[in-house]
Parts: sequence; C-alpha cells; structure tokens
Amino acid sequence: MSPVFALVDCNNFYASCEKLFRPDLVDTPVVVLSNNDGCVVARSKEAKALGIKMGVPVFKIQAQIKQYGIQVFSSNYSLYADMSDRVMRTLEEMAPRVEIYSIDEAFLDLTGVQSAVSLVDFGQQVKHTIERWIGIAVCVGIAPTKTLAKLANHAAKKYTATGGVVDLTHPSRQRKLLALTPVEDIWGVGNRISKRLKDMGIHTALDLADTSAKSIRKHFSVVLERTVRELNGEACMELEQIPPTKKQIICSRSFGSRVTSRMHMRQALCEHVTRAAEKLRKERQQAKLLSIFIRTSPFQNNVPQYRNGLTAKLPRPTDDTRDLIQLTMVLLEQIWRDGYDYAKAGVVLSDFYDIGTYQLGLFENHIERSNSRQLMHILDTINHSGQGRLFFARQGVTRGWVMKRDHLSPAYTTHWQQLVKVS
DNA sequence: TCTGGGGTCCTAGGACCC
DNA sequence: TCTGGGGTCCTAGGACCC
Repeated sequence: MSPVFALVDCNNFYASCEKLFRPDLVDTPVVVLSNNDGCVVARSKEAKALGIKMGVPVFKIQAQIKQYGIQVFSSNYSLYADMSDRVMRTLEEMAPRVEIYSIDEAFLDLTGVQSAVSLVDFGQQVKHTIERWIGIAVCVGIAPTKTLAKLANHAAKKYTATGGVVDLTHPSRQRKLLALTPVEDIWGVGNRISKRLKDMGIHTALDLADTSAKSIRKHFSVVLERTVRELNGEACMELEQIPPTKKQIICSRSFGSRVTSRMHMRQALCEHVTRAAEKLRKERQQAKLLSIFIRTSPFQNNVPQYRNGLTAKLPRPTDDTRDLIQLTMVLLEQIWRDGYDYAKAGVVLSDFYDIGTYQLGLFENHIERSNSRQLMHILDTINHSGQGRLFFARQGVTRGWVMKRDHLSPAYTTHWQQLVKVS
C-alpha cells in the first residue's frame, strides 16, 4: 500500500497559547519574544497583518507596538510545552502512528485510512477535535511524502478557502501547487540553496521537481536530492515514532546584562553545565566530550571583540554533574580573558555512551565515585518534585546575569497559584 | 540599551596507515 | 631517483529546521 502522511501544524503556536488564556485579547495583535526578550519568534494573525516580521529584534518595532497596541509576551516555555503535550496526546488517540516532529507539529501515518473515510474528512475531524478539546487552531496537509505533506500544510494555512485541510494525494493537484510555490518555501531549501537554485533558473517548486535528481546531487548534496524525489511523490523519509537518542546536548544563553567578571562567568557556565547534565541523565546517557564557549556580542562593533571555545575529553564517560563542573572550570581558566563585555556562553556535551557500556582501556582503573548514581538520582528527584531546588554553590546565589523576561505570562496550567480564575 | 536556543546531517580536508 | 592509491577516522564548517 502506498504511504500517506499527514502533517498537523498548530497555527501561530506560541501566540495562540498566550491568547487562549486571555480572551480579552481575541482580536488584538500579539507577539511572543525569544529568550532575553530579544526578537519576535511568534505572531498572531493580527500581528502578521500589520507586517511584523519573524525574527525582527523587538527594539526595531517599538513604534508599531505603541501605535497599534500590540501585546508583547516573553517566552513562557513551560506553558507551551504543556499545551503541546495536550495536542500530541489527542493526536495519538486519533491516529495509529504519530511522530512528534517539533513542539507544534506532528506527522501522522494515514496509510490505509482512505478505505474507511475520505482523507479530507479525516483531516477535518482531527482539526475540529483539537480545536474543541484544546482550543488551539491547527491546519492539516495530506500527501504521499513528508515534503509534500509540508507543502500541503503550507497551502492549507495560506488559502482560507481550503478550510485548513489540503489533500495532495493526486499527482495533478501536486503539480498545480508546485507550480504556485516559490522554491524557497520548500522544506529543506533555505536561503543559500534557494539563491543558488535561482541562479540556475530554478524558481518554483515545480522547476526543482523537474530537475534531474542526479544533477542536483552533483551540484548540491544527497539531502537536496532526497527533496527532489519527495517532491515527485517518492517517499524517502519514514515516520519516526520513537525519537532517536540525542548525539549532543547544548545549553547556552545570552546574558540578561553583560558579564565582565570571571566569577559571574563561572556561575553562568556552572548553571549551563548543570542543566546539560540533567538532560543527559534524562536521556540515560554518559558523555565523554565537553566543550565550552564564551563570546562578546558580534552586534556591538564599537567594543573589543573576543570569542573562544575549548573541547576536552573526560577520563571516562560520565553523567555526574560534579565531574562536568570540574572540567568546565578548568577549560574556562584557559580561555578567559579580562577586559571584555561578554554577551553569551554555553556548553556542549557529546560522544555519548549508554550507561555502563564503555570499554575501559587495558591499564585503566575504573574508580567511579561510589555515591554518584544515588546522589544524582536524589538531586534530580528533588528538583523535579516542585518542592524545592537544590543547586551547586558554584552556580551562585545573586546571579545578576540571568536572562530578561519582562513580559512573562502566568503559569496558567502548571502552577496552582496561577490557575485561571473565573469570576 | 536592545539581534534566541537547541538540534541534525553532510562534506571537505587533514592525519595516518598499509 | 622514484613521491601511488585506497581506506579510515576525526574535525571544522556549512546548511538546514523549528
């Protein structure tokens, strides 16, 4: 049986989450900002209509915010994650196989569904259920490959006459839509590649679909070759129900205000490596490589610039926060330079092993800290319980560098004190 | 004053080996 | 004097995604 994929994508997800708990903002333009209140990462349809662009730094649109009364929110990630869970659980009830692709998107396997119900009807059913149960609007694109399902979803969003559901299983409809789609709107074609394609005279998705896969591979890579095949209805990507184990874990942040002292940098990196270690234990992995980096702001060209990073091997794979903090501090001593206004720092963990599978060298002694497993377990349990938060002294108490979140909405769904009140 | 954070995959090139 | 060719592993950097 030939495969059928659906892509379900929430409309303006972060902005929709904020609006859901603020019925007074129904018709008000809303934008949500990135961490540190830096730039716009989500816009309600009213904000889009005002011409607010994705990714624009918020200081550049202050005038419009004032003029049009745009409501501004800091990212409230725990709220969005909770709403996302509800959407995904509902999808899992409706479709046999679901791949959660990102916080606001999921691929469904609809192979065989059309023998029972028309694909468009099924799509409508999904859309209405999510909207009724969760209150979040979604669009659905249906097609024989993931790339075409993405495109169908795009069309469902763009053309309101579709009712938010587009079935692209028929080749004639595929070609019609491909001809209307600029090449840069294809999943997997970014800025660089679309420029090069246009130089070659390839402007629409249909132009790309009609280019030979072999020549695309020669001029670009296997990745784009796969895209060409998928545009022609040949499924090259499968549904991945179980997320593969991570290959690296990154924790980095820009500072709320510039860091100039070594002590504050130590605290910040400690904080990041501690979060990274928590994620690592959640993945049930141990890491053998640790990298750190620090840098000044590349956008401030009137002050001296410095950026540096360093990678080191741990003596053996570990998930113990103490080992990772220790090495982080050693690395920082080697790259730290006085006299700069640091804007950002981060750590990267990589080279992962399943717990207990690492082969020791012939002459290596395995001296694990005897209490490591238990201690880390207790630490994680307490920090997840919501009862309190334990932290390492190195992370610091005053923490002047933490990120800016001046427009944060309440934790409506995850904190008893902040539930929505109905009066 | 003010430009996010967290990922993946692929390729090219260097080091090294036989 | 001659300076091959194939393979592997590693790393840095590019490109993409949400």
